Amino acid sequence: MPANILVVEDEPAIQELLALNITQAGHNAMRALSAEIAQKLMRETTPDLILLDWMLPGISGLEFARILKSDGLTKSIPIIMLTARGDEYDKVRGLEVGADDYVTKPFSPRELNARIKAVLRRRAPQMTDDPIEVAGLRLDPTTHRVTGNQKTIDLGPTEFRLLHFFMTNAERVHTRSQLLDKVWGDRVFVEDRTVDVHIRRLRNALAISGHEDLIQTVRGAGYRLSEKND
Amino acid sequence: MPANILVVEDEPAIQELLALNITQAGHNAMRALSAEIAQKLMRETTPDLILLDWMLPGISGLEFARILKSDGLTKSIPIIMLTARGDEYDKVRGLEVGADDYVTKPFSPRELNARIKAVLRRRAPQMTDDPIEVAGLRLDPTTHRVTGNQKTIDLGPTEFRLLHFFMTNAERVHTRSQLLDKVWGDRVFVEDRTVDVHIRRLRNALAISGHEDLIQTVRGAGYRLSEKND
DNA sequence: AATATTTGTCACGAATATGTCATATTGAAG
DNA sequence: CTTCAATATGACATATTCGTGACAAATATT
Repeated sequence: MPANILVVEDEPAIQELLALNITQAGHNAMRALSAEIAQKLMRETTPDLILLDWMLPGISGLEFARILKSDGLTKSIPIIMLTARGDEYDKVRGLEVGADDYVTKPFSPRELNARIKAVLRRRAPQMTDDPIEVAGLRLDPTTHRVTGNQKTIDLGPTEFRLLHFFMTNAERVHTRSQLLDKVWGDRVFVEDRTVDVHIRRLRNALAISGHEDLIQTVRGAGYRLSEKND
Repeated sequence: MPANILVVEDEPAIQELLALNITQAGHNAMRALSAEIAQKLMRETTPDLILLDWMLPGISGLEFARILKSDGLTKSIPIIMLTARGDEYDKVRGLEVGADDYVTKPFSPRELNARIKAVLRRRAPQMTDDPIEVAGLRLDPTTHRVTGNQKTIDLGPTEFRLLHFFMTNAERVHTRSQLLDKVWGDRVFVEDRTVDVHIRRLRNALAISGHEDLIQTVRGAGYRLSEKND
């Protein structure tokens, strides 16, 4: 089960390394160079796990962890701290503010992946896999099935991911490039307008269950999934 | 991220020194020799931070801070007080009226910059795009929706940005060229008069929720969003 | 290998937004 | 009450954004 993992690391080389590991393990990597950037990203998508460097420009890793853990919306997101080797003091303080685990730099990919897996498994029951229901639509991530009004809706892989994303981020407007990032992933060699085409395909598919105006276009901004059709 | 910092200091030499520090730190310095002048400047641009001298001719620094903190429009602007060395009494009273930090004169550039940075960082999380509510109007940047009196208000992209700007800078008069700068951005190839037209379009749209006189014209100056219709 | 499905791009018309002008209206000074 | 500049408003040509069908390349399925 692929998870969204947010990497907060200011050193580009290390960030790249971390992201590489994550994607190779079958997950999706979101990157931030600072806590501030991370906060911005999290407004769009809630990650399933955060890899947080101890040393950061601006808000430090420790501060950021404390901020996240004191906010009801984010406190359940597990955090893995990245600390310098052997700094036992940091380790303790990191765990104190609520980090779920820590990894010392330099780290081995094997170790890192093991810990990611462990943390995700620990919280797995509550996480994904739960069917989502929005506006009379039901999407089951495990069976890869979508139903609406007793009708089964057939979707291609891309349309499925697109709808999945819309349903987990309902009511919010997403620009085309945001959608490309979140739904298509790293393959940024795709034109913005391609999104339009897939939106149409998704709309067509949703039409058979009567969900005509579920995906709305916001001119000059992007698209939105919403029940209210005004 | 460059910030607008307002320096309120009556001693020219010190003011110059402060401004120099600020610009060298990559920020933009606005200067005022008194609280009165500062108020005038703030009618045009809202600073991100105010450096406020304790001793001022006319309205004192203490009074000015209290005024700023008791006004809904300005109370969220952080203030750093400049006090004479060792005047612990002033320090306490300064923080009492809502100053976010203080620096004792004579100060080291290093210390000053550190405190500026700290205060700006602390305030960063508040730069969110939460829904804004003004005068019974509600604008949500994430869902791109505007409502007033239970009615949904439909806006074109430009009108949306325009209203967004007005709502985040309510009660203030904006000249046409200021609006072109802030709302239109770089595209300066647009006539001043064009603003009039968009103002009208915005007014039309707001009419359906009964907000007739929300956008007021100030002859010879510009436009203003204000609840009071006088 | 043959066939079906999915995917990205394009072209073109439709829908909508934008900027400018000409003209009407307003407001303030004299 | 005039006069004049500033602003409001309607109309319109232009520009931009979207929706849609077609199509060929890439992938998966048989």
